[in-house]
Amino acid sequence: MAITRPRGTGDILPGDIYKWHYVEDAFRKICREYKYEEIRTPIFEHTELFERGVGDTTDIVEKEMYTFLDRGGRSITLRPENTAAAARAYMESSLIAGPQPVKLYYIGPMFRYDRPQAGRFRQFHQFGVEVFGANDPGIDAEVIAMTMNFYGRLGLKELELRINSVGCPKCRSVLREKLLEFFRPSLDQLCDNCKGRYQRNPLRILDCKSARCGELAAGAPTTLKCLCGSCAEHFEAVKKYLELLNIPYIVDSSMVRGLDYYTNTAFEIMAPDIGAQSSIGGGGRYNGLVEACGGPSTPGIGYALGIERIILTMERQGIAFPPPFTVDVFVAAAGSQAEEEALRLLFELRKNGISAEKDYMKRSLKAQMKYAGKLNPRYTVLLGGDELDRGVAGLKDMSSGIQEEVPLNSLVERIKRR
RNA sequence: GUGGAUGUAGCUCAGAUGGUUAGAGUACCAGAUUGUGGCUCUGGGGGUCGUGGGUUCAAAUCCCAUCAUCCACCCCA
Repeated sequence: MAITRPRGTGDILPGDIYKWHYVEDAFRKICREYKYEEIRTPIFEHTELFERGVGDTTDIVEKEMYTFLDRGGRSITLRPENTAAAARAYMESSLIAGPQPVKLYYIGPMFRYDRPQAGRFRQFHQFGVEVFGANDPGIDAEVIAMTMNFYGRLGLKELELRINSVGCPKCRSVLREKLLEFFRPSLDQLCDNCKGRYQRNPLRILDCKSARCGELAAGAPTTLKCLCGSCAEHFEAVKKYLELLNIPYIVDSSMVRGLDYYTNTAFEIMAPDIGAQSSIGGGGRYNGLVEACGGPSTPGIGYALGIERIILTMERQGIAFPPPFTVDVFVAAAGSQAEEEALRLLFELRKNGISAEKDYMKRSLKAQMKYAGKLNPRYTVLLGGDELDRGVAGLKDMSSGIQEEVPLNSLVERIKRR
């Protein structure tokens, strides 16, 4: 084997692709029902888009981007997520001038230079939606409800929905002051990572996974306690709508989005038993994003779901996928005259919308039957010299094994009827 | 970026203490009387033992490096 696939990538082979088609179809369907329209943005963008739209203090931008110079000397980056690109397209196109809100969805590959592990890859795939132009808490509830509804349709169980509100920049400057004050006495006891966070972004100390920082953060002021009047009202409305829609949630005030343009609602969905990378989806409101990317102040909210993790969770939970497609008819032929008739019949079947296959390996009739058994068609048509002379063919039902003679000129109709 | 485990046929794995042409199951292909699948039986093809060095009379087996996979940390989907 000369060349292998790059690290952290994977081939989705024919034996697995039906699972992807199934979840992709389910996602497209729910998007239609919620009136979201598909957008396809480039796989690569100017690096600057992500530096501004994702945030240059995030791990994604600091150490996980696939960035390179193209032949024209431009800095290009393989998209690590799709929200910034959607915002870019929204501004760059006429969408921003049309009726609001603009509700978009996407499906596609994302790239992050991470170390692979269970449920984490360098090229991975996401479903996502983005809503631009509406700040109504009803939209927050809608996108959350939509993800939970989608998971529910796939049959996923024991999921945990966590929500939080990070408020607006005003709320956060209040919180920032309180946090600096709170951690000042224990500053030298924080992990090295958090010492840096103390200066740059004290909010992120709250979701540090180190045990010591967790202890020190106990009783720290949370975003929820610092919400201004309108942000508190917004969060209450979102929770009320979720209750109205019978969607259970838990408020997790340690879940923070550290950047200025993330505002108000943040949420994440966790699945048990798929390893350490248990988040199968997450999202939130980003009222400052469009402006950060150079556009007018525009509210927005969205989420992204990991397709690999969804499929992994379904497999771990023993959820059955609809069986993969199998061919309707196999055409077997014995002898060279029959071979010609087989080819003619094969294309006639296909022309009539019946999926059909024949042997191309010069197999014996017996071997053709074995091969047919593997393709698992509903019927096998058998063509031989004797039958051809009489203008008939054998039609064998492969599950019952029952075979009957059918006139060649009525074969297609006969198969269509069943 | 850090740490641990692993790397032998397409796949799942055997191959104590280094010793002749490297094995099994499965998959693939072909046979088991005249033109017919799923079961069974027989036979066959297929491996530079991840790669590169080193130790040795001799290495899949020991040592080093490297690459890759898996798992975890960081972080995220």
